[in-house]
Amino acid sequence: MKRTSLNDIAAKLGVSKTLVSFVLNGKGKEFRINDEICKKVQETAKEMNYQPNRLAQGLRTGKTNTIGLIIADIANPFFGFLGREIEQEAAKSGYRVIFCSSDENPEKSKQQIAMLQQSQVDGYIISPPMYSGDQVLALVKNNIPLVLIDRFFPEIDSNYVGINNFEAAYKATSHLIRLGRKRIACISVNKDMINMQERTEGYKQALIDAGLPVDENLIKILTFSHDNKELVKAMKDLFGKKENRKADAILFSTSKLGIIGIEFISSSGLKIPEDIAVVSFDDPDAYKICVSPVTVVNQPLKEIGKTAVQVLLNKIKHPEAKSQQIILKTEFIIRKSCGS
Amino acid sequence: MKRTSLNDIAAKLGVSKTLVSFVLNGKGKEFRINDEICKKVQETAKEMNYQPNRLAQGLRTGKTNTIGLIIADIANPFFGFLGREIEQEAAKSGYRVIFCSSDENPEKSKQQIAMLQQSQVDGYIISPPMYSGDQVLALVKNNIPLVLIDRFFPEIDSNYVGINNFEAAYKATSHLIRLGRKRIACISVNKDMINMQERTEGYKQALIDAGLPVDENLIKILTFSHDNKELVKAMKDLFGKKENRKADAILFSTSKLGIIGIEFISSSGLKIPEDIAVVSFDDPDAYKICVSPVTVVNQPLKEIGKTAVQVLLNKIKHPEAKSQQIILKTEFIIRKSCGS
DNA sequence: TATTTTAGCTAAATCGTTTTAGTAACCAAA
DNA sequence: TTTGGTTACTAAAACGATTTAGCTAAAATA
Repeated sequence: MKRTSLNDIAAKLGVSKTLVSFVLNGKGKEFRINDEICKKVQETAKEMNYQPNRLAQGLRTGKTNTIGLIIADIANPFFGFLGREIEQEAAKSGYRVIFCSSDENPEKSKQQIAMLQQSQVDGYIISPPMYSGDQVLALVKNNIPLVLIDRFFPEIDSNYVGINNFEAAYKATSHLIRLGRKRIACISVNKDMINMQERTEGYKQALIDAGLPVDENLIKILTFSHDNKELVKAMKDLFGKKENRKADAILFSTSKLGIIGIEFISSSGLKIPEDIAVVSFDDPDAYKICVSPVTVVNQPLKEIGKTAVQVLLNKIKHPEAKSQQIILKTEFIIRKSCGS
Repeated sequence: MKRTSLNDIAAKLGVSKTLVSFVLNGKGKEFRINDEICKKVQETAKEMNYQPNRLAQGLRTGKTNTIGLIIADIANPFFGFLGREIEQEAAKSGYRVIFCSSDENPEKSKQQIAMLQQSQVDGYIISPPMYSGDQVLALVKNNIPLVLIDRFFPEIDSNYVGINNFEAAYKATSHLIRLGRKRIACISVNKDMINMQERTEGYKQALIDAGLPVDENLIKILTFSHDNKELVKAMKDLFGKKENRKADAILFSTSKLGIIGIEFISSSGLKIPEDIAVVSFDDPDAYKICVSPVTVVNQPLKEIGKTAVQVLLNKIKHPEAKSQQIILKTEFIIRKSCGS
């Protein structure tokens, strides 16, 4: 039941735990421990199935080899993929990951940060909810290793790994314009979140540059929620009236919106792309097999996750490293949802 | 930079750290600490933003309030949902969760269990890969709190939360039979995994009970993999030859298979349900918006996650508790993919 | 022979908690 | 005056590792 400790090994061999510690940390040579004793210690450790107590190690050394991850929702495949990459990349360097879903709720993320602090994590990867800038700032001020992903706070100088949201939205919207769509709607969420704002701005700029009017009635910025009421209402407003449809195309800022939006479109008997052309951010499975496979802006999730971990571990190793903002390339995948 | 410790508070107030510990653990009354001092301690703790060091606590008490979760792949929404529920339910009781994706690889899960042991987690929730029975057995033998989900080992007496796979597959297959399908294929994975075996058995029994032949050519049991080659090959074999299709219906044992399978079906110009009727386990978003929304066996993921945590925490509290096998109800959702 | 060096090891402090076993001061009862 | 019981607190050990400082005996050097 009780695990074997350094002391147990030491007692069994009649040596000091200091020696055992040296050997098991590969410092046998450095502290000129007798080769035979080294061997014996290692054998005995294996025999007794010694597993170092990371709590004790962490307490003594001040390092836990653990990183805290705060994302909006691990059930959302977007974050699931990110989480997976992060876990994998971290494991390569011997780091554990504690996952927290903040639900885009700053109160929750605050608690989670506190919890992670108590767990003495070595660093954080955070996809920060709206209005959690103060929390991030507090970490940054204390020079606590931290990388933001997916969003950031323009007024805070922190590490960040993400994409160029403006450009991606601009490109997606231009694609719709090029195909002749005139009344392009945009559905987004979380109005005060920088990445979402950038997407909306990119959308608007594309319209402006093409000489099309920016119609605020076609822009729906929802609040974050796990239910769909608000989105359905917005869709009804845009596409509800048979002969007087407000829009002939739509840009979804997230796939969560897009999936439900497309479900609505299908169930109201509208055709994609004939009645409505669709472009969306992110590329979930659903988009590949739905009625008209969806044209998307795909984010390089693997690379984002991997890079975030690398930047974080670098900062952990070199606390004096200054912050990096890394913008990765998106991929625009053209499928059938816009016609041609 | 350095966090405030009990000692810092004690020093500031000129009392012992014992006293501070008592007060902050709510044992002020029990140890008859003066009310005023209690108040002062609490105020000072807040002022100095005291955060208990969970490593030290864990080291001393032998309890970390952390549970280890090992699943196949957090990027798979099936496990994402489970993970989310587990995290949430655990948080309610003040427990943290360390996530590990085993990739269905027993070598990985072995390492992960070791890592979690070193982290002194209080218990485990595991969706065990094939051939990892010995790992699970070792935990069970040591009476380490553990709950298996999604699959289990019939020869090991452990806690388990899941569904009746046989019954669910039987029902799904019967549905296809009732609708007049005669050549029903079954695509599954991981031949030595009990839950998958049960599904195949349920499928076969339904055929037998309906007087239909069990044709091994229609049963494809794949190996676990992140790429799709094997599945595409199986699909081609079943549906490739235009005028001599082997099957007129298909049961997918997992949604991962189903999504790719349906993608294949769509891209080969076959129609669901006219050419092929489809039923699948699990209910990802994709199934709701694809060409013919898919009829599915939906697992109660929320309840599975929640129950798993409850069983685990109960076992942590009561080490003498004997093992529970909890089978939850599935939901059969009829959509359009089978015709009518 | 006396001194220094080296090889090979250990004692003890430390990290931040919890918890056991006290202690000191005071008052009441015998 | 002694005993016993409260009240209000503290010292110190313990958890399991790491790490600094130092010790002894033998070998090498002066």
